[in-house]
Amino acid sequence: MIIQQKGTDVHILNIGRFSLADTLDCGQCFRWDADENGVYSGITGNYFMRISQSGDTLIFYNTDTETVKNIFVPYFDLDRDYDAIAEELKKVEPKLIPAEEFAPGIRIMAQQPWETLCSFIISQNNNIPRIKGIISRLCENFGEKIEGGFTFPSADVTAKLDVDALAPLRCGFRAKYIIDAAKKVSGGVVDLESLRTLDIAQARTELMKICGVGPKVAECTLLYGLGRLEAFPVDVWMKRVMAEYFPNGTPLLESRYAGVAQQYLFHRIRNEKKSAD
DNA sequence: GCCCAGGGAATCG
DNA sequence: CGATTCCATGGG
Repeated sequence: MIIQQKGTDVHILNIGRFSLADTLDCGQCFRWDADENGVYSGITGNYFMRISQSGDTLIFYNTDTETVKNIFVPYFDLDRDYDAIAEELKKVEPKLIPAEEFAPGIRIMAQQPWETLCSFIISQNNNIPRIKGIISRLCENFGEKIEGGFTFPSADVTAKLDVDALAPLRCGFRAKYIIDAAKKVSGGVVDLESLRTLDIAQARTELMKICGVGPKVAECTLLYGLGRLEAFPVDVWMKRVMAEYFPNGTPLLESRYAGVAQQYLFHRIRNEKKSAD
């Protein structure tokens, strides 16, 4: 993997096993959108970025190599060997192969913990287009204006709000959950950073102290926001996967990379009808 | 109008 | 305990 400046852009050459589109469109993040040319725009932290992929080259527009190396390589988990992970998973469970071959370029993004927690609280009993809309309104109303859009409001900022203040989001019954989560994170009742290394069962219990956080939201927060690749979120789609492909269970659940397998399976079951096979 | 959505809390038996 | 019901909203 080679990172180099090209005028005002930064190119990553020989990107290898990575698909920008599949990674950003597999239901793990909600703040990236493609334009008609396939250029994705989004925000993480205070960084607005436009990104596109052409074969083995990833292009970051109007930025510098330090930002790409320090922010976006970790964000897309580009330093990890997913070939080795996929081999290990397929050895554990050969039935994973069709899903892994369907979108091998998916990676588990390392998103910010509070943003991940809040986003997946919003996701409950909801569909992805509307989740994106609610999160967009949350950022526009309470985030900081930066070039290209708005930041995700911190837990500290959100903790100062109340349910009525969240009315513009039109997020329904989830408003009270967002406020409770913000208060517990901001107040230190739940220390998100400590969950990166805490025993996984204890980490789940910690997250579920928050009203509105059950097993599914806790699992998503651990996987997409806290680097816990052994987490395995099961939603209505994954229940279909388990029933159709693994009626007798699967050893994938015990894998240290269970979350990667989950993402292959989730993406496949949601998109297989759109494809030709 | 009806069903469903990357669920979880409250309630019931 | 497990099973059921309710929750707000809007896309298809």
